[in-house]
Amino acid sequence: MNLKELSALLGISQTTVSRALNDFPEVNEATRKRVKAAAIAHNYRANPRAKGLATGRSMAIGHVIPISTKHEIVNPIFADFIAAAGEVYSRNAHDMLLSVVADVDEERTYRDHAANASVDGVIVHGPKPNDSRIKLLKNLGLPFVVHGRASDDDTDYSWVDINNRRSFERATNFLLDLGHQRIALINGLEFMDFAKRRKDGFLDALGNRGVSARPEWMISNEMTENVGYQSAIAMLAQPTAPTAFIVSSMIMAIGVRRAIGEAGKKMGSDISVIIHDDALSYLPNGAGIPMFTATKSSVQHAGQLCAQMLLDIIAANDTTPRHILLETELTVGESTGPAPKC
Amino acid sequence: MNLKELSALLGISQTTVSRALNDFPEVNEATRKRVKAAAIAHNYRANPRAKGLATGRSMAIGHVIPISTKHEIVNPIFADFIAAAGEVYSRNAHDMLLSVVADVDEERTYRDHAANASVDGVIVHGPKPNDSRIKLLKNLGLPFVVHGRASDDDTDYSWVDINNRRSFERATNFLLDLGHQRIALINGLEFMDFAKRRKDGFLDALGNRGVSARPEWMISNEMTENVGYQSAIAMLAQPTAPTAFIVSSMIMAIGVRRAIGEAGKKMGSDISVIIHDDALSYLPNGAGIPMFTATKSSVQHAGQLCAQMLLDIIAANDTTPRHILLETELTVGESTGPAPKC
DNA sequence: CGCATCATTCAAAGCGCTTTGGAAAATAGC
DNA sequence: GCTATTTTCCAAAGCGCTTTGAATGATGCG
Repeated sequence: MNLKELSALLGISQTTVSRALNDFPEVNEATRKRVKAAAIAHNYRANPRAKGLATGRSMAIGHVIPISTKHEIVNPIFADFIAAAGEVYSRNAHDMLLSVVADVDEERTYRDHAANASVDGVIVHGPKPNDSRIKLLKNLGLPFVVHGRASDDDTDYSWVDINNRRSFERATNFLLDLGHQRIALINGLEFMDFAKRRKDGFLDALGNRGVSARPEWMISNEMTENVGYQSAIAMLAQPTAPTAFIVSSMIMAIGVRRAIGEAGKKMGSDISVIIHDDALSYLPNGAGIPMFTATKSSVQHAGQLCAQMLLDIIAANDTTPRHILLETELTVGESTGPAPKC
Repeated sequence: MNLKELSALLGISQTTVSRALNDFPEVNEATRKRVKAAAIAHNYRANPRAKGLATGRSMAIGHVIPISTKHEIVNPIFADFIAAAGEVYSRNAHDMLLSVVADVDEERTYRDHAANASVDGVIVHGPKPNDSRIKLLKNLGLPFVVHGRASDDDTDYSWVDINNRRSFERATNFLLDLGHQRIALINGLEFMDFAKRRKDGFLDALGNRGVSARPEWMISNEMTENVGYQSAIAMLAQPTAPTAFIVSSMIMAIGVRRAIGEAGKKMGSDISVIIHDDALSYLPNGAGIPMFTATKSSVQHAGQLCAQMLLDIIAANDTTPRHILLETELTVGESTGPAPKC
């Protein structure tokens, strides 16, 4: 069932049917009703491709996922983020176009999207300091929202981010307040912007209290369980070991917990652990009292906000940069306690 | 730069340019070269929307992710699966259209896809026994591949699945061979086909050895860390507790491990654990010797196979059902050992 | 009543591509 | 040398929609 058939069936011109369905004012209310009823009755649905061709808009949002040749970890927060964003798109009659491309082809993908308007906008994932994609998208004039921020990029653009710096500063202070002096940081790869900011927050907090950071207690690596485990095992084996860990993700922290157990220590009393919790749906931080003390911020929420912001930008046809900076909640769980007396 | 401009620029008709670019035989080899060179030089890329309108094909594959109103867990294997499938699409010049819709709207989404040919085929995720989507897609004539299978559906269709039954039968036998008699199963929700098959395999193995299954040792629930933890805690507190656990996912098993630790037991010697390992990129099963003994099968591999199978079906224009049944690897790790003498 | 105004409707062009049905040029066959 | 093919190219129609510009009928008002 297409427009032509529907209009023939109604004995009305395509123009009028189209306008009736798209809520144009210049159509009689009675005919509009009739048209809409017929559309539903005959299960008519406008072909988005034809619509896109005619309007130049695609009613689709692009997500470009670069596959790195180097480190092949698929980001575990991806599923929750996409699900949340996708739901917003669906509610707003937009499609989600996912492109999984080799990182070297990422730029070309954006250019293609812009050239033939396959999408009305894109979400940029995993920004790196001074990220080249931002300049590119600005040049292309393709609306975009960055999930996170790119430091060193002094130009303005739209983003949704959590206050990573402040978050880790607070976490560090929390541990310092508990008397911990030997605090380790197990972080993500530092070419990721969030990891860099978290480290800054950590260092600032230590510096402000006159505690010097030890390089051997600051790990930056892939965010896997195993990395958490290996890092913690290594640090706990040192003659003077940390009494507390700040860990950038739940998954890494699970490895840290394993290491603590194997070292014969008890998490919470012997060794404190504080994590950043993305509130992944399949990794709830315990039921009732959280398993881990955490700086918490739902990545699903971020996904919704990103999606909505982008849709707003597109709808308003106004790319003036918008920002949302989310503060994390510092929620106390069972993994932290006062520093043990040496 | 569009076809018209390009052809004007070359002084050749649109027809010929189009045919040259699409490798039709009836075009002079010299002009074809010239056209292709010009296309590259001017960075011409055919508008997929216009192409789709003209051909009726979309060069896109749909993935419909139903958001349940009841249990809001986003499947953690999703990210790896999608990344792997998406990469195959990209290599084959296809797009991936993701629709995240309320489960009640899922059917409508398929109908829409079919009605206006927004996609050339779809992947069906998380089949349930006797899944209605399969009938629907057959009726719609939309090519599809199911990741998994729908038991009780005696009609034939294309799928890629792992041998869940056999896998869990082997795992159970492995534990029985080690002398375990009190074996618990911590499984996913049983309306998911894979969970049902795993349970069958488990029960078969026990039955064949004359060991009777205890209902209170068979859990079926969301596959989260916390569920694994709570389930194991509860079972370990019983007067006669299981000496071994078979766990349907790594994430649940992490919770089980936590429970074992808190119960003052040691995994591997006191309590054995064997898991199914989807080989998620962010959850490697230890480095070197696996942390968990596991039936292993890479979900990324499954994603590639599904994607490729669907593309093959579409390219061959032949929907004769195809099947791939993957056997899992039983890899021995540190989480299993002989049953303790009672 | 006659003309301007407004509310509705429509025919047709256009979005960027493919494809049909010829036509022109080149080659072959005798 | 002339017709029959084959090769190579093209104009135009069509995919399903929106949108422009114009037409129609109804209404208002002096």
